Amino acid sequence: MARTTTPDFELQNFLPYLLNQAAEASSLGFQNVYKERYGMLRTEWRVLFHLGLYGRLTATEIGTRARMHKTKISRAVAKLEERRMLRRTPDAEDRRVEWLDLTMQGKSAYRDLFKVAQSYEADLLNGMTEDELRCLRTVLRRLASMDEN
Amino acid sequence: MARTTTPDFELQNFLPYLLNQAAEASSLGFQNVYKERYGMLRTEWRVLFHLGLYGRLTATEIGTRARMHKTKISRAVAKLEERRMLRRTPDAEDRRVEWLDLTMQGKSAYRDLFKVAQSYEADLLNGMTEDELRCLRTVLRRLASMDEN
DNA sequence: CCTTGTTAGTTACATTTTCAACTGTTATCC
DNA sequence: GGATAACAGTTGAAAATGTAACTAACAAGG
Repeated sequence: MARTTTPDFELQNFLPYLLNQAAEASSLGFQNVYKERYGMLRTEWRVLFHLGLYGRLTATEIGTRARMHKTKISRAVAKLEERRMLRRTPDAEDRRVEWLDLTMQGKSAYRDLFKVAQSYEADLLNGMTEDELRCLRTVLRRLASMDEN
Repeated sequence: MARTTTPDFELQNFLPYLLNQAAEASSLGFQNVYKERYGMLRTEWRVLFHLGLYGRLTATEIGTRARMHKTKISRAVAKLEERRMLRRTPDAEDRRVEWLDLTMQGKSAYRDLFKVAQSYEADLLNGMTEDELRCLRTVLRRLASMDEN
């Protein structure tokens, strides 16, 4: 089985590839929960969590924080509103702007998923040393914020 | 801005979320190259690299190695064949099986992108210590192979 | 052989995502 | 004030993905 180039390069070592594999694998379990329990997509879960964690926000603010395109936000917000999980309030000053926040139902879903997220993450972290975790977070954050310029 | 729950939880610390952000950010630059230079998608790039690195393979083998669904492979292979980058050869023993390998054009695209991948990765790694890199790879590989069971 | 089950790969359809154009509103600058 | 640009958010069409059903070929047990 002839190799075409340098035999010491492994796809599994190529960082973007490896990161994607790890990200996908580590999202899967949590995805199953919000999907099966609330019929949510990744986008919807993210909007829900942003509102749950940081309180009332506008669509644009969520987009900036989550690095999500505005059309994704728009559709996620529409879905969550449909399911009575969030409420929109027009801004008094600027009529282009809408403030978003969670309804009771939204908060309840958020709290439920929040617990799931924590215990799910605990499982992921299980078997990782303190050092590994600190190192991982530092490096990942640096990578994640590379395009901020 | 009232927080709904425990204020010390940050979405940026939630591992699946952080991993996805890092994976996306770190794929972007390379994606631009294979997209603009060869009109490829992620799936196509992956198939190309598997064949470039590991030689002739069947679609199923690529699927197993890359953890890609067979429909993705099927479509990526069709696209690459269309662009004369790969060749299919029916297996002599088992007529369900097709062997895939790169044409001259495929190899040339692969070699080009391989160089891009290496220098791109070098940029990503730049500013990372040896320890950080080793730690990162170890942990990511562990996470990536969680669902192997 | 011949039924039943499994495997390799493709196709069809529904769901998501992306991209560009759109509406309505505010800001700028002459 | 009135043109023009910029911004918040939505919509529609095209591309990509996921899921299930499909074709064709092999395998195993009777």
